[in-house]
Order: sequence, then C-alpha cells, then structure tokens
Amino acid sequence: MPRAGLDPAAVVEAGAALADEVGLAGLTMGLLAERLGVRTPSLYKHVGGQEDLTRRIAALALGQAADAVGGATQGYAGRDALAAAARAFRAFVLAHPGRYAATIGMEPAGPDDPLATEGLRLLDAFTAVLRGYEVAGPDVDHALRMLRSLCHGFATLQSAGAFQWSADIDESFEWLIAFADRGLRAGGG
Amino acid sequence: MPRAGLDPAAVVEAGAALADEVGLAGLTMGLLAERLGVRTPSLYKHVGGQEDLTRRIAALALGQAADAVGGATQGYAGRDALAAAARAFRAFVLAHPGRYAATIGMEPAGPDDPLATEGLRLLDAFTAVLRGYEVAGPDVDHALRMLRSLCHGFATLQSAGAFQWSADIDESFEWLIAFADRGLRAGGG
DNA sequence: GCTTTTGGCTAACGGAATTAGCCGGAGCTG
DNA sequence: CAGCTCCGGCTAATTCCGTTAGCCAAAAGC
Repeated sequence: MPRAGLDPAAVVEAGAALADEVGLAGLTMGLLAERLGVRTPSLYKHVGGQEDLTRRIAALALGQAADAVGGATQGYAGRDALAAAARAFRAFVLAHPGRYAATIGMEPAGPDDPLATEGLRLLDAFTAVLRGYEVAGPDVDHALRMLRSLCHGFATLQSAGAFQWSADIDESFEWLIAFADRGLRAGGG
Repeated sequence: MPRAGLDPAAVVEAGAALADEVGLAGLTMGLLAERLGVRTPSLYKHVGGQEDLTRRIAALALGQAADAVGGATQGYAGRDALAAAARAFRAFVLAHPGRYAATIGMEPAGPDDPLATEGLRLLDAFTAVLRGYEVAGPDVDHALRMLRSLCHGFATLQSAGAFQWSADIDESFEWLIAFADRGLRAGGG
C-alpha cells in the first residue's frame, strides 16, 4: 500500500475546497478521505478531528480573505479603497462559501491561535480602509464593527440565498458601498 | 404509559427553547425527547424529522422577530423607529440565538411556506421604518437589504462572540444606528 | 361499548465520528 | 547494506444520532 503523501496542510486545503463544493454541513470525514484517496481513520494522523479540521479551515479562510482584501485595496484610498475592500470580501465569500462558513462562531483559543492571528490580519485590512476617512479615536472601533457587520451580513445573507425578491443584488451592493462611504464621510468623527 | 399530550407546536416550541440553550448544533432529537419526557421516536409523530423541525423553528423565530420589531416601532417614526427596530431585532437574536440560527440559509419551499410568510412579515416591519425616510423606488429594496445586512451581521457576529476587543458593544450598536440614520437621511433618495 | 385513530413504545438499521491496535515502507545509523 | 525506528497507512470495533418498522394502549367518535 503506497503512501498518499498527505500532511496537515494538504488535508486542510482539500477540506476547505470540499466545503466550498458541498457546503460546510456536507463536509464529512468520510467524504474528505475518499477525495484524498485514503480511508477515513487515516485523516486522524494529520488533524485532531472534525472540530480541529474546521478550526484550521476557518484560519485558512481568514488568512485568504485578509490577503484578498489587503491586496485589493493596495494603492487606493477613501471611497475607492472602501469599494475595493467590500467587493473583494464579498467575492471571496461567494467564491468560498464553505470555508467562510467555517469561520462563523469560531472563537480563538488564545492570542497565539492562528484563528486570532489571521482574524487580526483581516481586521487590519479593513482598518487601513478607514485611514482614508476622518475617523479617529473610539469611532474607529465602531466603524470597524459597522463595516464588518455590513460586509459579513450582506455576504452571508446572499450566500445563504436570502435576497430573493426583485432588485439586482450587485446593484444593491454598490448602493451599500455608496451608503457606507457617505456615512463615513458625513459624520465619522 | 400515560400520554404526554404533545403536539407539533409544543415540540417546535420546546425545540426552539432548547436550541437557544445549547446552540442549534447541539439540538439533538434525543435531547429534545428527553426534555419532553418522551422517547426519541415519539417525536416523529409530530414533526417529520430534524430538517422539518429546524424549518418550523425557523418559521417560529421569524414570526417572533417580526412581532418584536413590529411591536417596538409602533408609534415611532424616523430615527426613533429605526432605533427601536434595530434594538428590538438585536435583542431578539441575543435572547434567542438558537432559533435565529435556524433561519440562516433556510429557503422557503413555496409562497405558502410559513417560512416565506413570516419572513415577509419581518421584512414588512423594516419596510415600515423606511417610510419615515425619503427613500423611494428601487432604493427601498437596496435600503432594506442594507438594514437587514447590518442588523443580521451585527447580531450574529456578537452572538458568535466576535467583537472581542476593546470598545463597548452596546455603544457600537448605538453608533451604528446613528450611522444608518445619517446615511438614510443624507442620500437615501 | 366497539371501533378507529392517535400517540406512545421497543427494536433495529445505517451512517458518521472516533479510537485501538496492527503493519509495511521510508529514512536514518552503523 | 542490514537493521532500527517512526510515520502514515490500514482494519476492526465502539458510540452516538437520525430514522423506520411495527406493536399496543389510550383517547375519541359512532
């Protein structure tokens, strides 16, 4: 029996990809093992179990989201940066619904938890956007939470299939970006 | 063996309460049966199975949320109505995280599905809030999606334990209400 | 009062996560 | 190169959960 040459990173990456395909709820150890050409118990040599796997997928997703948002805003400021960040975030969630779903309700176990580290990177990417606005002091925290709520809410609701009625969803999202931009410029400080 | 006197509504209500206690993921047929003083298979005389139970819990949650939001905004308009609606919604989600979680990613099977009916009622409650602002035409749809994303995002993120750092969460939420109010008055139409 | 329906129950199955324990191959050591 | 060690597969078995089948008594209706 030849070895499959797996390692934790490969298992997590495959798990994330599979979650994107079949949904996080459909991600089963057996299905993942089959996808990797291996029997189910072999996975436990690389990850601690389903919860550990989900945590690692979540950390991966946060890191990738941070990269996407950070990269998209490079060279932009103000409204352009806000729009780029929001679009990049939504695009990421829609392209990778499974791994993003893994991040929901996941609390870091400590300051060194990759989940905390990568989450902070994503937060920093949004913080950078705020530098183009006159927001300071405690308002920065509030504005960050607002942006996070807005982006997270819209992306997850759309990914979940809410928003079924009339108007065009992309249009709504652009409207939402304009709305946030107005609000941040109008009374952010 | 005396009868327990259950009916679908009682099972769903107990399921919703249990979900609020132990989380939607922790809601198991066995646990619910035990809570109701009954053996597991007996539940299947009242609900079709776990998916059916979750759908019914979701419909219940949407209806209760609609009542809460609609009731809270009675007699208010403009910013007051917006604040009342947002606070009522968030309070509901924080008080009933399990049943609210059941609503996420749940698609109505048809126009007569209680899920659709109750969801529409909740939507109407928010639509009423917008009547106090000069928002019209397609902007109503966009504004509704914005409000929904904002409230849903904030409430679920807080309920999931995000927002761990410094600033006070209630303060952030009030800031967010003020932000939305500004935005809706500034350029809604 | 008898019959029908309803709502409990036990027993049994299937699928998923996980653990225990075996065993062969890869790689290092002499 | 021979042998030792460790790693990463495997099979087998356990447990827990959802679900179905089929039985039987209590309630409800004639």
